[in-house]
Amino acid sequence: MSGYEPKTIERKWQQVWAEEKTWEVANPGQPGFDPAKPKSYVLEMLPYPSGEPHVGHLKCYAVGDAIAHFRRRHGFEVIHPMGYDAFGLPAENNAIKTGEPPRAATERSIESFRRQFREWGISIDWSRELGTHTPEYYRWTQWIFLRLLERGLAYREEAPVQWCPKDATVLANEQVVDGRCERCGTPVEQRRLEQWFLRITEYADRLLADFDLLESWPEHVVTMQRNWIGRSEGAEVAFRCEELGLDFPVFTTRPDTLFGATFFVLAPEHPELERLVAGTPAEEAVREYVNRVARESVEERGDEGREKTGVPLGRSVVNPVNGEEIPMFVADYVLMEYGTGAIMAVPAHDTRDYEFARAFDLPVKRVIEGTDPEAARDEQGLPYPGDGAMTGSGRFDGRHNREAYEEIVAWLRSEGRGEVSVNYRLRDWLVSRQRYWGAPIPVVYCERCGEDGAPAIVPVPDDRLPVELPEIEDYAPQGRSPLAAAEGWVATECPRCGGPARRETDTMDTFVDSSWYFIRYLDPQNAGAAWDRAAADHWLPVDQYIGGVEHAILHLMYARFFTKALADLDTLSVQEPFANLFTQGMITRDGAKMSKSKGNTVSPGEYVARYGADTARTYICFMGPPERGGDWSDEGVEGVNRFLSRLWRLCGEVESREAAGLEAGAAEGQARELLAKAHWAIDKATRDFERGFQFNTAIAAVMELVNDAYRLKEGLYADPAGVAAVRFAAATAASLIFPFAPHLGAEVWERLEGGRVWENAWPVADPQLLRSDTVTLVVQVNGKLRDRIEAPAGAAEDELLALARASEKVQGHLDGKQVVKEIVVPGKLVNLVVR
RNA sequence: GCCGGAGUGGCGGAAUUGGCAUACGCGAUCGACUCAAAAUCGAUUGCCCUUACGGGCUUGUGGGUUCGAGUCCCACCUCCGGCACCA
Repeated sequence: MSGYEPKTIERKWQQVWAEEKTWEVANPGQPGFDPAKPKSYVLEMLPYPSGEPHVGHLKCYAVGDAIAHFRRRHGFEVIHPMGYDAFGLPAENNAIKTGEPPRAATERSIESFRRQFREWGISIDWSRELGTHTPEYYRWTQWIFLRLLERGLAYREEAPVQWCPKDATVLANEQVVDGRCERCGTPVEQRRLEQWFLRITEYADRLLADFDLLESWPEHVVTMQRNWIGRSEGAEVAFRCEELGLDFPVFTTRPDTLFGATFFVLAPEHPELERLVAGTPAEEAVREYVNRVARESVEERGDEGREKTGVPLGRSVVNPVNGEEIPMFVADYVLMEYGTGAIMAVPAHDTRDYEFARAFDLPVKRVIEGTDPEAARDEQGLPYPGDGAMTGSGRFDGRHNREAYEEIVAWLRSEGRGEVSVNYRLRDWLVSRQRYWGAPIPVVYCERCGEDGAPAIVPVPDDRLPVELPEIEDYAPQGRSPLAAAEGWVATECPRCGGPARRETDTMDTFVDSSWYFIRYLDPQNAGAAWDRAAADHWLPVDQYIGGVEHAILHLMYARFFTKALADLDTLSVQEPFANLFTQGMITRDGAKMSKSKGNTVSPGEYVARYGADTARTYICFMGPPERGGDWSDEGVEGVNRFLSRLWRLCGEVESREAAGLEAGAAEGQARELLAKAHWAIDKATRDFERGFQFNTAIAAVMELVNDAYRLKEGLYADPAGVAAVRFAAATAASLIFPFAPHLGAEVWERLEGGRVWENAWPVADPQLLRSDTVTLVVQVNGKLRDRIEAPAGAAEDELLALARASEKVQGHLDGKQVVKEIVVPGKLVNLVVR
């Protein structure tokens, strides 16, 4: 047999899988559907097709494919689809640069991804392939949008939004990182614009509560989402400005510190600011301050460490708990977007208020006893954010603040000055984008249907979907969507009154497209509905989701929100889309993140061409635990290639030798030793799979098996029973490596056992062969290893002790000393404690 | 600052319930095969002392619990990721 030539065998099996449509599965009611088989939905996050796939894609799909294969061979009907998240900015920016239309570049990239997925041998049900940029898909994205609109979950509103000047579009909060555009790194600006939002905040509590419904998600992902949602319980309390007869509500998590409020601060964007200072001496200074803040970037303003600034308003409000008049200020450390845009300042117990009080020489009034040695800054131990006995708080003095908390809120309530309140850090999801390459938002604006001069928002009826994306010439954004230039497309007729109307020219954030794709896979060709309910009910939820941790918040939270909203629309029966989540770590090169500018990228195509897909996939799974990152090493790839070649050669040797007459139970000597190793490897690999996808150690176990076969084979080749043992070892190795190296696994299995390895159940270790007659007894003196003795497996404690004491090496350490204690762990260890 | 995660040979990493630290792979050294090289096969490979036998030390640092700690507890150091003026 010739040497290991991955090209040949990989092509052979890829052809088999394509021709026989091996990985296609049927929906309930379709021919070939087996209701007796349990289902398993294994899904990797769909790729964004830009250029060629990179090594992160290879890792994601190699990991997912291993899981899919493992489940199939445990009797599950595994659905394992693939698609493309094809709308998005890079294709459009490329179009602006090169003139190549986004559709053409995207299709070209999809072709490349599709070809490489086949070359990698990923077991995909290709009959379910989809692209989010096709009218057949985005028709239903638009359909879902309309359902959300009907429910009031989609709305259009003028609000301060984050604007990226480079990409010339608004961004969702989640897409702004450290005050910069997530995509291009440009500092974002704040603008007031009318935009489309999805009411994700309505689901904040359910998004939090339903973490309980998940089977297994990485703890840190749950934590990140929890922090992002940022639920805070507290109270809303009204402070009254008597001069103007205005109530100013504030949100506070610390109503127990109300007695310590010594001043009051409004955000620069607060709507009542104008009224408060109009015609007063403070007017000029306040206006100047507000203008200055408005010019600052989001990044500058967000800096926590900066000096506190602000301007007094010359007005005051009354503290409802003690009737004290406290002065009002405007300051940029108060944010309009959170709470009510106004705060009561308690400098004694809040660091930020304390800093402001220091800068403006305002009184600091302690109302909670105690000091925090870490945080305290002055001789009184203030500010103190912790708990303790109340003081300076009238009838609450002496009470513990946490105990009095409820009572204070109840009292405010009875006085009509306050109410229990909950606030979230989470904002509604801004989904409109002033860009071309996305799904059009399916509404039109009709003057005739409108009122008070404002045009009416008229949804496009379902039967006129999709609203197709028109072909245009110029993709460059000019502060409005490039679609606005497509006059023939924009001008339309109102579906309600038939009069002239204009189309919405914004498109949807691509995260909308990817918030429901995992449902469309279940019924991808359905032209009459987004999906068939029975198909969705059968396959959902996704049993195992795999992807990069960079989507911990964005995609994973949006998809959870969509699932809940769709369940509320009575189109789904699950509340959570992804029962189990696995996040893979990033592969680096030379210790650094791969990037074209650094020139340290790894092209999967190159390695596949050189070593074969099996080697590339197995190497990636062998690098280390897949949830952790790892540094790519060319030598490591060679090592894995060596291992696969060794298995290949072993197969060739054993195939050409006569094998017969092996009774597993009766095997002796080296034959038994090798069989035992094979069963050990089965047991080890199976447990590693089940224990959180520890592929690196599972592969190591198969390596050990092949190494042992090499060590023992010369002796075993002497008789047919021995050859049979080696043959069993090689076939077992092929079976176990199949999830990582499917082509080689299939080929070796076919040669040695005949038939298709994937049609065989995952092997089960024979407990007879996992057991051994003798064990290695570890003998310690004072906890230090002194000898290893072969002992009978079932030996009693005194027997083991006698063996241990009989050891010469041990006796050398007992000399002249007294044994004060003997510890025996049967089957494992003896420890003699001497003095 | 707050919330996560991680520190083990020259390197990637293993150690499943508190019980043989360093599996497996890389790299390195030596040997076999070869005219030679590559490939392959085999041996050695944590550090220190020792010709050897053997001994001592070792899982970021310092303490503790235990017959026994990489694993549990306390304090600290370093690195990575997330959030960050959210009242």
